[in-house]
Amino acid sequence: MARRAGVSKGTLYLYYPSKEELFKAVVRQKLSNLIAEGQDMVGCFEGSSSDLLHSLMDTWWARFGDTPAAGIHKVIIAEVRNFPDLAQFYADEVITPADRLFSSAVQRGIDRGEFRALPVHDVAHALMAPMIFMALHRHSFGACPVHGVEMDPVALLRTQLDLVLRGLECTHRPDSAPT
Amino acid sequence: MARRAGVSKGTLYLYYPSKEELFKAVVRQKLSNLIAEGQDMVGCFEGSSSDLLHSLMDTWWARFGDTPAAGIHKVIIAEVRNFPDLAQFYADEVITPADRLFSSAVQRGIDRGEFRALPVHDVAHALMAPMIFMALHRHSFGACPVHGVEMDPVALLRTQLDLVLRGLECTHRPDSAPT
DNA sequence: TACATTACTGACCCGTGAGTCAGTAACAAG
DNA sequence: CTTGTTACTGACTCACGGGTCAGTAATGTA
Repeated sequence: MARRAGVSKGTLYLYYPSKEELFKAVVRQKLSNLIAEGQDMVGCFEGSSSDLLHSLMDTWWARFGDTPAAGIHKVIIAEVRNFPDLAQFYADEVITPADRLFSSAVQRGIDRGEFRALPVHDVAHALMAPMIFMALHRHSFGACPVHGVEMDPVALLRTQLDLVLRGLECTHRPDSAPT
Repeated sequence: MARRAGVSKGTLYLYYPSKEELFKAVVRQKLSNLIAEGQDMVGCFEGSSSDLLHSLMDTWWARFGDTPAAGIHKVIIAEVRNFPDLAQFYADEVITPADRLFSSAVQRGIDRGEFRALPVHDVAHALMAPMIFMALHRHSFGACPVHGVEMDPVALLRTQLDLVLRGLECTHRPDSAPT
């Protein structure tokens, strides 16, 4: 019970009818806002799409991945099969909007001729998956005194983004049909 | 209890002293062997390192990610904080060897002049994370009747690998078709 | 101080799932 | 058939965590 942080058990049920609703409240506060901000950023951004993706990733990691709230992912994965309506909520409130956010940033790059015309949703996934994976890692193995699984999230994300951005570049000149 | 598949509860405890030990047995049978095979593949492979990574990814997905055994990841992430020795076991038996496997394949590419000299462990992560993430997804949202989160794992992995391999290429110029 | 209204508490209830163990089924040998 | 040995079973116990609610504390009002 993360609730012991600050207040007793019963009190929570005065404010939220169930653990599920509490969860939804946390998700809305932490994630929905962050995604909306990101969407604004994509709309207003002036620089290159590479820089845009850098900004998105950095913001996401600093504001969510690197905070205790990232534990949400773990709970979602663990509980979703027992609470189907929570699954639908999370899909509508987080997964779909986040996908749209990153996809639109990638689409911007394609439209401006900076990126190759790859399937945007798949690219969006390639960008999000490692961050989510690292968040999960930090909230499982990262919390144990286990040797051999240490990670440097920032370095890892840097390499990851470097790889993907290079992979996206269309300045590869020669025809080279990728797929 | 996945145990109901074939045999009754009590019987299991004749063969395994606890659920934890059962888990370790499954992990050893499913994962350790697969990783060892992969390591052999890296040792013997004749073709280009791009093809090697393709083979590794395909094998891993077909033999583990796309099977029920991939649910192991979910359990590990959910339970690791309550069973620290299981965490160490998994780190020693799976995470470290898998990291070594993919890192060695990437290192091969660097040594042969096919890939840029990026930090191999980070690249290995970039390769493994999306697969693990998809395995997790299939065993959480994939099992619910939820709309808006469908994935095509094969297409996604193809795009992901295409991105990373391009990102790895050191010849940012002409063809240099790897052999 | 007396009373009312709101904010909070933690002992209790109940369902779930891990682990136990007395008992049953299956089979081989006399 | 009977006895011994092995393989298996599922009702039971127990711990844990979500959720309830009668009761206590805090605050306001006169």
